[in-house]
Amino acid sequence: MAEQVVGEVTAPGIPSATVARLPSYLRALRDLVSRGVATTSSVELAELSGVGPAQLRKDLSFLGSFGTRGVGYDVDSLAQYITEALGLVDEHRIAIIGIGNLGHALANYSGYEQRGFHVAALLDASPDVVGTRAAGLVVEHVDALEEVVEREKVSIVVLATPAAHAQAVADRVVAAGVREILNFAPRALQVPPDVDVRGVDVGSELQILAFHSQARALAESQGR
Amino acid sequence: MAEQVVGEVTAPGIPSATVARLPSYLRALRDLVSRGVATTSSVELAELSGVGPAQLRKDLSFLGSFGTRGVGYDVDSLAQYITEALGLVDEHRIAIIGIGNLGHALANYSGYEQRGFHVAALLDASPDVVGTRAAGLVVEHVDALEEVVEREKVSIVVLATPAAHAQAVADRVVAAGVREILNFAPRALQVPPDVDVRGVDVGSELQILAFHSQARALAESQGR
DNA sequence: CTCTGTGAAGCACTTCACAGCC
DNA sequence: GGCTGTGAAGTGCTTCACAGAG
Repeated sequence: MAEQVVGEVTAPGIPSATVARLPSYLRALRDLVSRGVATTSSVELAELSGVGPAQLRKDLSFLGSFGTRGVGYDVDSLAQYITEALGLVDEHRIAIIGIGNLGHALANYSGYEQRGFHVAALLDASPDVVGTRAAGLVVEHVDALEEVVEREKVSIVVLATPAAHAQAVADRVVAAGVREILNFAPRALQVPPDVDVRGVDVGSELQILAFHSQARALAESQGR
Repeated sequence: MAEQVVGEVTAPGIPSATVARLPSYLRALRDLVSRGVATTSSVELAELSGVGPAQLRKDLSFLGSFGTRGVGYDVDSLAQYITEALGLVDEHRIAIIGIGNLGHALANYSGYEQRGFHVAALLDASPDVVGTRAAGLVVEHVDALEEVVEREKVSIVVLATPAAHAQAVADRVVAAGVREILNFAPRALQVPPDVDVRGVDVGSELQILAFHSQARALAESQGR
C-alpha cells in the first residue's frame, strides 16, 4: 500500500497501523452484510480481511468493546461503528487533479459514494482536456484551483499529474487549505508537517514484487 | 501504499520495511542523474525520498557499504547497486487482467520499460473487450490465462478485475505458477503462503485520509 | 572537519495466552 | 464451552549518537 505518510495527526490513541487496517475490516463487514450474515467471529472476519484473529481483536479493542463473549460480533453494528470511527459519516468532497489516463480512470471509479466520498471537481492544466466532460463533471483549469477548493468545499485532493508538476501543484493545494493528499505521482512530496500525504506508486509496488521474486529464485537455486 | 503482504520470502536479511523504501531511493537517484548531479549525501537523498537521513543510511547499510565518509554517495553507482538489489537487471514480464477503466489506464501507464518491466499481455473476460487493442497489445480472453502465462513467461500479474471475480482469477493465476500479484480489486485475496500479494485500494487510502481529517477537526475543536 | 556506517537504545506493533463473560 | 478483550511478552523497525574513514 500506500507508502508514505507525512504529518500524521495521531488521534485518540489509535495506532496508525490499526487505522490502516480499518478499511479492510469495513470492506469485509459490508460483504457479510450483503450476504445476509448477521453475526461473525474474530476468526472469520480476520480471514476475510487478510489478518490474524488476535490482530483483529486488538485493533477493535482500540475503538471500544463491541463483541459479545462466547458469541462474536454483530455485523451491522460493528460496520456502523467502524464507519463512524473512520469519520465517514459525513461526506468527504474530493478533487482530482490531472485528468490523464489514470486521473480519468480514478474519476470513473465507481464506489466513491458508497464509501463516503463525493468527487466534486476535476482539474487539469492542458487546454485539450479542460472543458471536456468526465464522470459527469466538466474538467476545470488548474489555475482555478483555489476557487474550486473553496466553492466545492474540497477536503481531499487526489493528485494524478505528471511527476514533474506534482510538487508545484501540491504546494498550491496546501496553500489553498487542503490538508489531505492522495498522491499518484511517482515523487515524494515535500509538505508542511500538518499535511497528510499518502502515496500510491504502481512502479514502486512492482519493484517490491520484483525483489521478492528474485529473492525466491535465489533461495530456490541455493536451497537445492 | 500497499496495504497487504502475504507469504513474503524474506531475503538475505533485508527487512521488508527497507525493501519497500528502496524504490523511493531509486526514483530520487534517477532524478539526480537526470539533473546531472554526480554526488549526493544521506541528507539530500533522504529529503528527496521523504525519509530521515538516519533511516536512509541504515537501509543502505543492509545492502552493503556504498558511500565515502566525509564525501557522500556516487549517484550513478548507488543507483546501479539498488537496481541490482531490487532484481531489476533482467526484465520482469507482467500480465494485466481486467481491462476496464483502471486496467486500461495501467496498460497505458508509461514508464514500465524504464523501471525494468514489460507488459506482455492483457486479459479480460468480456467479449466486448477481448480482441480490442490497448497499449499496442490485443486483449486476450482470460480463459487462455494458463497458456498466456507460459507463452509470455509472465512472472507478475496485475489484477484489475471487479472485486467479485478477483479471488477466482487469483486462484487460477496461482495455479498457473505465478507467485507475485499486484491486486487492485478491493478484496483481500486468499493465497498460499509462498505467494506475494500487494494490494492497492484507492477507497481504503481515501478512508485513511478521512480518518486523519476527522482526527484533525476533532483536535482543533477540543484544543481551542 | 565532514559525512558515512553501525551498535545500542527506544519505540511501536504483533502475537501470545489467559482471564472474563456469555 | 466458546469467543472476546487485554496485559504481558516478543519482535521488528526507527532513531540516536558516536566511532571511523577520508
